[in-house]
Amino acid sequence: MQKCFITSQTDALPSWYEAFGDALTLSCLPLPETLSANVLYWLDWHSLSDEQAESTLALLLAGAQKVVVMTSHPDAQRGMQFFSIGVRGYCHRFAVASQLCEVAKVIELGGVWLGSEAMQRLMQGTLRVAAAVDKKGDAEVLLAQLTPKERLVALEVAHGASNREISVTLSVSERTVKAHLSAIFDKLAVRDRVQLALILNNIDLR
Amino acid sequence: MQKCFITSQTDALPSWYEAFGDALTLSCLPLPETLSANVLYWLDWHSLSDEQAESTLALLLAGAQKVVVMTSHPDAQRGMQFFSIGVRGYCHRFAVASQLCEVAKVIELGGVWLGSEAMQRLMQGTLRVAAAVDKKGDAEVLLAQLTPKERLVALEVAHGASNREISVTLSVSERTVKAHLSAIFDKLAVRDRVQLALILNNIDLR
DNA sequence: CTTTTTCCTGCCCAAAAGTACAATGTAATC
DNA sequence: GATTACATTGTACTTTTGGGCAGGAAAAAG
Repeated sequence: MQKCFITSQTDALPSWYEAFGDALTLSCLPLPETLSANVLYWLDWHSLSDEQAESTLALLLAGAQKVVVMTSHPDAQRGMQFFSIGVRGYCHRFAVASQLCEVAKVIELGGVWLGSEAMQRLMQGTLRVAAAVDKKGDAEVLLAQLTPKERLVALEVAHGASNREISVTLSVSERTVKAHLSAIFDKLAVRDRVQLALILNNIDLR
Repeated sequence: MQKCFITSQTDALPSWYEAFGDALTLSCLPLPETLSANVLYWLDWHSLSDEQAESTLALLLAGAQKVVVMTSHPDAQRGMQFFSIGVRGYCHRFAVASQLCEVAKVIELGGVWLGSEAMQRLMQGTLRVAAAVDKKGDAEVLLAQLTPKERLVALEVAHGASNREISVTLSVSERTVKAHLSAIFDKLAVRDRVQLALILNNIDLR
C-alpha cells in the first residue's frame, strides 16, 4: 500500500521519511481531483490551518480513503472524534519510524491504530459510561420503593414540574400532589423537591 | 510469536487450525503453572463454563500474557470490559483463517484488535461520553454567564442546598442569597431553583 | 367480609421561596 | 470624577411548598 504524506512544511518529519522514504508528499493543497485507491494518507494536522486540515480530512474520508492523523499534541477526546468519522489511526507527529511502520501495517491489515494512551482513555470513557448505566439502575431502585402514582409524581418533579403543573397533567388536585410528595420525601429520605429531583437524576447531594 | 488455543472441545474451530495449524492447543484446564512469555493465547470462551473462562482469563492476564477472546456472540459491552482489563483482541469464533492471521499480526505489532462492529459500538459509547462532556460544557457556558458570587450560589443549589444553608456557607444574609438567585433565574431563564439545579446538571426540563 | 393499602380531597397553617422597591458600599472602567 | 457592574441588605409582599388533621372511596390482601 502506497503512503502519502500531507503537510505544508517541506522539511517536516524526518522519521516519517525514514519509515516511508519512497512515498510521495503532498505539500500543496487542495488535493488533486482524483484520489487513487489503496493509498494510506498521513495528515500532518498542525502544519495546516484547522480549516484546511478539516476540509482535507473530509475530502479524503468522503473518498473512502484510509487516513492517519498526526498531531503534535495527541488529545484522546479529539482522537475519538477522528475515529468516529472513519480515521484509521491517530498518532504523534514525532513518533519514531519503527512505530510508524507498525501503524501502517496494522491499518493495512484492516485494523485501527490506537496508541496506548488513547486506548486507556477510551477505556476510561467506556467505564464512565458503564458507571452511568449503573447509576441509572440506582434511580430505578429508588422508584421501585414508590407506589405507581407516587412514581408518576416523582418523575414529573425529576423534570422540574411544579405542583400545579403536575396536578394538571395527572388530573388530580394540587393537594393530592402534595400528599404524594410528602410520602415520597419520607420513603426516599429527602428534604424537598430539589433533592428529590437530584437523586432521581443520580446527582449527589451536598 | 507462538499461538496457543484454549478450548474444551477437541474438534473446535477448523479455521483457527487453518490459520495456526502448527500451534498448540490446551484442552485440559487448569493452565500449567509456568506460562511462557511471547505467546498469544486464544480463549474459546463459550466452550468453557463462565467460571472457568473467567478464572483462566484472570490467570493469563495476571501473567501479563497477550490474550484474544473468541466468542460465538460478540457483544460490544462485554468486549469493552475485556479490553479494559487488558485483553488484546475480541473476535468471533468463526472468523475466517485469514482474518485470524490479521488479528495476530496486529497484536504482535503491539496494537489492539477491534472488530468493525466493536469499533462502531465503541464509538457510540465514546460519542455518548463526548455528548455528556459537551453537556457539561453547556453547564460551564451557563455558569459563565454568572458573576462569581452568583456562580457560588448556583453551584450550591445544583447540589440541593436551601437558601439558609447557602447563606451560612457563604456567610451572607438569606436576603442576599435570594437576590443572587433572582438574578440567576433571569439570566438562565429558569423559573425556580429546581429547574436551575436540573439544567446545571445537564438534565432536560419538561 | 374485614383489614390494609393506595388514592383522593378539603381547610388551615407555617415555612420557604421568590419578587418589588429601595438603599449602601466597593471596585473597576472610562 | 463619573459611570458601571457587582455585592450586600432591609422591609414588605405574594406565591409556592410542605405538612397536620380529617374525611372519603376504591382496590387489594387477608
